[in-house]
Amino acid sequence: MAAGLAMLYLGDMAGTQQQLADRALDTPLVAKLQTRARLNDEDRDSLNALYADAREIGARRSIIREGDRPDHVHLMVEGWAARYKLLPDGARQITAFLIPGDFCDLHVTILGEMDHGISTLTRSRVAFIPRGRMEALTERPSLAKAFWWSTLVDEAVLRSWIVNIGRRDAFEAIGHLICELYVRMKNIGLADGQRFDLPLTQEEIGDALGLTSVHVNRVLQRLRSEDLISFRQGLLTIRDYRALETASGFNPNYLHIERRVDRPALIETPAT
Amino acid sequence: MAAGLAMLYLGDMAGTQQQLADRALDTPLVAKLQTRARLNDEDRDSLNALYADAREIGARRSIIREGDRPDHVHLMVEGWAARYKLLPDGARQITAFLIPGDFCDLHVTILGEMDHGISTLTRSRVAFIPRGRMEALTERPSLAKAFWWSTLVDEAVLRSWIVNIGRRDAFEAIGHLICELYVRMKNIGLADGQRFDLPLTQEEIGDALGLTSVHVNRVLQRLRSEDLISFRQGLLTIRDYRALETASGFNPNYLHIERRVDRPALIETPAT
DNA sequence: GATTATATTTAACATGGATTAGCTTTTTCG
DNA sequence: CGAAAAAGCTAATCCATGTTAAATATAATC
Repeated sequence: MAAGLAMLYLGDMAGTQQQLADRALDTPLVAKLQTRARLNDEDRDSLNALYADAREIGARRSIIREGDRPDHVHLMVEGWAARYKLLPDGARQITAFLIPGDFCDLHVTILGEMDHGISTLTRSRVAFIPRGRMEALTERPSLAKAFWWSTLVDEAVLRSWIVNIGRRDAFEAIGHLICELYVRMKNIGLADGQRFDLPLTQEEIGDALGLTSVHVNRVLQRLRSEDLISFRQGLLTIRDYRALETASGFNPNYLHIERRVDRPALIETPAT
Repeated sequence: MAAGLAMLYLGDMAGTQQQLADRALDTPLVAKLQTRARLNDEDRDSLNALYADAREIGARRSIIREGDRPDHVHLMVEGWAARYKLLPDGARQITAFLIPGDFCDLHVTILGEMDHGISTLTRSRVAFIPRGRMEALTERPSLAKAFWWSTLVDEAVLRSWIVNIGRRDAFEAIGHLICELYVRMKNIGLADGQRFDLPLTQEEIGDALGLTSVHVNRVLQRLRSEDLISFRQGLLTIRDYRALETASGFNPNYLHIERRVDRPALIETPAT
């Protein structure tokens, strides 16, 4: 069964090493948690089993609303979602982009009431995990630790966004966001070379960085004209990763992804 | 012994109810964790015991640096500290203010390497808790859950800061930050009525909100001239809490403090 | 208590990004 | 496939906040 599910996630098969091929068989959740935790077959099977009853949700649909007290946890199986807060004047601030393998609300049963909402951006598949099932999983110390690690990385990403919004100008901030999303997508096997699906509108990018869509448009054109990226029809290609990293001050250390043999490299080094 | 330590934290004794008086005997850590968790005497004693070997640290001293892999956890006993990241051009972004009862780095052993630094702002007292001792504490389910809750609230605060920096103007953002710090100080018994110690320079406020100290100065004067606050010599008084809350769009829900009888009210209702 | 360092205040001027509005292209959906 | 909606693009104008620099006030240090 695990293999069957995993077939859905065959993505980047560029690497020729067997290890890379093995990784591609994991669901994004397992790929992500294995960034740090060593999981055994039973751990992996329990996680993969969560994918069984994922529901299809259309684009721009609410997953949870502020004030909700859901009794189950949501896991992104496919598609993109955004965590956001609305201000009294109707302005929206996105505080996280959720991609496959991300939990929407691992915390909510401990915290009580949701203090923000989550909506899909694209048509998505979302797994609904009852609280009791989640508690059963966290009884396994290896999984409890993996979830704990995942929460802490989410926190590190939030800190990084604060820096991005507070102290970088729009050009650097957008470049930085692109680098971050690239590394995260790569890490779950959803980037093909330096190309990946980025199904965000310019308005959504602006809502994440505290900018207007008009200004995002100006900056994207500059990023294109300086040959750092190309971006059309929801497909982003990084033309010069090193240059983009430098221009935006990106340092992936806060994502806490260890450089291991079985992790895909961010830059392809052609085997000569 | 618990009483002896707690004597250091006699703060707001304004409330006449016995429950308020009892609360004042707790250390800030216990006061904070009891926001949500029900702790028994043994839990409380274990936590209070952490205060035993706190060390004095001068103002503007580093507690941990980016890249460190400390083998113990730091707990703020007294004074203020800031979590921050530095940019290549020397700019600083503060991502959190740490007050008594806050852990500096509850996470670091799981995450590996620090991706940011922490420095004191004022002369402080900081407890150093060896990793093993921390693990012993988290074997008690009530404490494990309390620490987990505390981490999740920290995360909620980070999301709130993103909104503050991304979508509010300087006037609203500074008002919002003041409301947040007031509620947090009140919650650990360190606000006297609507007054509390706020030992931040205008530059530090700016570094937290992505503003320059010049502009912070302009805005603080407007807050004073509109009679919302007074602020001098590190002492902040909220002159009109409701008005400040409205002007800044502050909603304390993200701090996840339940309104219980034994919590101090944010606004004094004079007993007629 | 004098001296020095740090923080606050003020002012003149510069600018990155917001606002508004109209146009074009792409996507969605009947 | 064709119509309608959504997203992308462009340009003109404006303003909140940045920059620089100097004066004053407060706090730290010997």
